[in-house]
Amino acid sequence: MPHLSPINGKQSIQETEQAIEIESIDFFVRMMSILGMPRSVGEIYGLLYFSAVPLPMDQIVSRLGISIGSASQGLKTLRSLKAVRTSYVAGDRRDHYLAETEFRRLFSNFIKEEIMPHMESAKERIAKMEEALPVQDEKSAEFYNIRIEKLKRLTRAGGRLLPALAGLLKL
Amino acid sequence: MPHLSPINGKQSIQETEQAIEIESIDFFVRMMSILGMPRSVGEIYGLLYFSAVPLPMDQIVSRLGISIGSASQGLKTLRSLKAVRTSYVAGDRRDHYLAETEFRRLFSNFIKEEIMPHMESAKERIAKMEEALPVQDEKSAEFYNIRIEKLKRLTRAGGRLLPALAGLLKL
DNA sequence: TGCTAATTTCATTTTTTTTTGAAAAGTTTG
DNA sequence: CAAACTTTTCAAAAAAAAATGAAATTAGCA
Repeated sequence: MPHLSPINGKQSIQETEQAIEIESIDFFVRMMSILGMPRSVGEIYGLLYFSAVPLPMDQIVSRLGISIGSASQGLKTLRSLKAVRTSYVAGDRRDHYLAETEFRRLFSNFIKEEIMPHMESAKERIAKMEEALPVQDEKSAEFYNIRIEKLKRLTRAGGRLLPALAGLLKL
Repeated sequence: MPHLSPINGKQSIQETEQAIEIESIDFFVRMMSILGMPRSVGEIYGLLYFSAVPLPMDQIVSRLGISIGSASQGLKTLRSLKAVRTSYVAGDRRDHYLAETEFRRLFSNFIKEEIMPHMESAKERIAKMEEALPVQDEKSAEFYNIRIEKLKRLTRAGGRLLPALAGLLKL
């Protein structure tokens, strides 16, 4: 449970902003965890998603009550997924972070960066399986071939389908 | 790394069977781990996938070198995903397990059981966010509304797309 | 160039998840 | 129905993943 501390002293509107931030953080923590991302990554994205202004890392750290190290790692992950980007703020040497909110792009990136490499190595591993196929009587060979064939079809279908998926996502 | 012990004393063909089993186990351990499933679940499915005959739990336990408890839990998980089913073997009171190899069905089940519930609760949480929306000046309200709207579209698209996905999977 | 703020890295600690193992519960059969 | 076998459950242990915090590095500025 993230405990947010107000940016400044103002009240009432501040409070409702806090309320929606808490909801947002909660929401994205869960979403990200479905995708196998650590809590901190969800927290950071959730905070940035409803932030009207880009936030520097130390703001993220103090608002979420997480460590500098976590924030740095989390932002690195989010950057690599292109889920956040930095924006320049005049007269401030800190990086300011902004959430990328086009989910279609995010999704497409996630598939390309996180899923497709696994598909590729899966194909290689299936090839190795084929080499290791036991050579024996007709019936057994048939059984193994069917199983291998199913795996091949799975990776082929995955390889085609997954990248196309983002296109279907008419948001 | 699972160390398999031979079912019986025969050799050579046995060895190649072992080789493909090791590959299969390795393959499915990774696959399952992408889906957030524990190692043992992948091991069990990997073993069953290339098994020509249904295996009872104690065979699974001894072949994989995992504990009875793990095997029981893993099989429970796999049963709930309909990734394995039991088959009767005459004159044996143990349950014998068989891998479900139609990936389309497996995939569809996974989405229905593991993903869709999250989508549903996500919708509820977005509704709660809307209630918590800060009421303030036009411009801010606009900002928040856009963000909320994007989330709604995301869950709507997900709710439609994910269940339809299995259908696209022409294996 | 040297000083300082900002960020990254990484060994250690904490937290979470998974596995184990043994006891409890459930089943089959003589 | 009781003895033997099979399976489940669950507290405790082990393993894996994530967060911390401090040192190291990098980058901006005077």
